[in-house]
Amino acid sequence: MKKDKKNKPSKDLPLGFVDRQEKELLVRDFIISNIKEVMIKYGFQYLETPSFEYSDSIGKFLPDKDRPDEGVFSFKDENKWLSLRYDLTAPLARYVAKNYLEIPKPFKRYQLGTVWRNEKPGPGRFREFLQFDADFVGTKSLQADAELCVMISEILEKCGLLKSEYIIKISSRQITEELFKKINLENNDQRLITLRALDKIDRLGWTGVKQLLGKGRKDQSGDFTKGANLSLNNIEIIEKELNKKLPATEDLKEILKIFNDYNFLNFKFDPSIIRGLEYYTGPIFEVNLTGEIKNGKGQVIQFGSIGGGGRYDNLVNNFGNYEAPATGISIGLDRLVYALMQKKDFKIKQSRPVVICVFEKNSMKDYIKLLTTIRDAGISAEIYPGENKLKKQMEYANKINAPAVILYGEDEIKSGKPTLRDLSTGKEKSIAIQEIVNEIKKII
RNA sequence: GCAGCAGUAGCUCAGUUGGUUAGAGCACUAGUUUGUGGAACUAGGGGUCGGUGGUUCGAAUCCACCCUGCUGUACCA
Repeated sequence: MKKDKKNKPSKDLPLGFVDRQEKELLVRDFIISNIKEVMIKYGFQYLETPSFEYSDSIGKFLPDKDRPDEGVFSFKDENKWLSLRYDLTAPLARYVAKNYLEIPKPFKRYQLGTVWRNEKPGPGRFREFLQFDADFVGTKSLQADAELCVMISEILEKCGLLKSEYIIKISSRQITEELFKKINLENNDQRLITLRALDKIDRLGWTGVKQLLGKGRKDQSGDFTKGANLSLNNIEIIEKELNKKLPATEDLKEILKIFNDYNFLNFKFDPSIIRGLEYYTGPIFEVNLTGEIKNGKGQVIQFGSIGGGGRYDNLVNNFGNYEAPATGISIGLDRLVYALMQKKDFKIKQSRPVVICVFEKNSMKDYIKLLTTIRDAGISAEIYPGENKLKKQMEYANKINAPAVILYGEDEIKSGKPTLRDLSTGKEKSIAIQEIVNEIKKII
């Protein structure tokens, strides 16, 4: 036995992959059903694309020059490279380019799907996770961008979040573009470092960000991050510009007006939102939870946003000659699940079966008859799946959190009166079969 | 990727300046109770002390490297 141990397959999971148990899955299902409801209400259509795409389709055509073909899981199939998708937006762009002539313009679709990222996992971040995306393709109207925010907030509230527990931050790429012009920043490396630094205001504050805009910053662990090397003067201009409370760009002014028409208030203008590097072209938004998120040990962790999105007017065009300005939003379901499960008042119902204990194997017919009666009433029930002493059967029922057990032995079968035991109180009652469904309903 | 911390039973951890056969609680198994779970008591199973190599008469303990995890940081389409 022990000798074999070395050759046994590993029970460990690959880095960043996790098993998910019922409790979590039920919360996820609950969120998904809310999403679907809202999506239908807002007039989006459902789409599914495959997990794999040609690597070209999801990598090469992205206008993000800073990113080489890394971070994806790939393999070579018949001389062509395939990759697991890393988001749902690139496949959407590919889908639209492929079906452009048939689809309605604009095209509104939503999609739920697993995506994979070959990178270091963090708290609440895995290498395989479920994403939800909703996009408008083929419209420049900012009505679309605004409606995405309204819609996402409806979903969150349907899931049980209060207005005070989340906020949608909005900004626009135009702001940083104008800022760069103002300080005459043309060097692409410096621009990238600046954008990344600005993205961290909420975490590091202006003190940290200013270090990153200048020479660099040392973090808690002593690790050093190189800065953008901007002049003090320019850093001050940036701080001043970005501290303006009101959005100055045309696109944001219009979105604010639309928000107002919708009577949508739960947003905040935040010019520090960057989201990705060269992907977005206009308004951008981010969905943030306002409360503290704790890990298993009770430590508060940096959770980041649970999703976001924005306008990407050039993505579809990369696949061909179709002009398809687009805007979309995506939510990481796992993070939302994680956050919801931490809410004290959030409970999801796990329905457990009533367990019928078996005494007389020869009377299986009677057991099944009783079982069927209960199940036909829409109540979850099972005959104890095994052959064990009553004690074992009770322990099993207790372990699975069954609401009740039914004891149905020789005498009970004869008299037609099973014994019903409420497992939370321990009280037992002898009940006629015709009455058993009603009695169970009182317990569950 | 970089940095800090950690890795002892299924889980949470103890293990003194290196020293016989590595411990506890919870969980598990069996019994006290042959038709009764959640409590108690009794007994039991379970560990190449993350891995490899080194120092030593002797390593869970010291050293090196690797792996894994946590936290921060970087990247994040």
